[in-house]
Amino acid sequence: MGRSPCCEKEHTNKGAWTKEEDERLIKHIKQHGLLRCGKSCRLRWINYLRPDLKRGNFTEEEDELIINLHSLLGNKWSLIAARLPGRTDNEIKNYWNTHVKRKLISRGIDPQTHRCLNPSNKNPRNVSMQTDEIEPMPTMGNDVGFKVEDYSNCSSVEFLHPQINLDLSIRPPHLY
DNA sequence: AAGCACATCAACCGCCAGGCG
DNA sequence: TCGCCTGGCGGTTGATGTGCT
Repeated sequence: MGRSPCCEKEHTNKGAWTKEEDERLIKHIKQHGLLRCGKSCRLRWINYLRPDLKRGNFTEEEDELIINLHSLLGNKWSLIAARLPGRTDNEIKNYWNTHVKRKLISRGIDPQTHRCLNPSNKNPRNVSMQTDEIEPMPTMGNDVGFKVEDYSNCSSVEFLHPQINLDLSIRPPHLY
């Protein structure tokens, strides 16, 4: 798993901490006190305190986007979150587990494979195929350079949002 | 009103990989 | 080159909220 840089944002410093920055941090902790490890602070900031977070209910568009991205990427929540501005991987993961899974099952789609659950209930819209023709979902070795239609005649991707942008190349969120 | 079951979601855990001395 | 440290990630847990009986 590659580690993306944490300090690419404008107005943030990279590299070694300066003496002044150290002093400011020490002063802040002394002044306000915080019995939390850095990891916990980071999580709290990313998932809850960040000013650019959307909060609130997911829209129908976000819903479908999550489903489509999950069908392509699997449980790569951070990659999915990168395509949804203002949403965190944790938020999406929770939303998936509590809402989307059930939604897909009610549509007759397996939430893990995005294939039809019931062999006799072919594609809910119009695809017909034998179940023994269904190949397992390939593992995502990379994030670019594959075509959705290669995978299945019965996945949720193409019949839900055929117009969706499937360009999964990596770039900073603000460039999307 | 009380007790229970289920749903939701923030936070924790453990693993992996990159950075750095 | 090596080993430690820490950020990033996905999976899981547990506290809290909500609805039902």
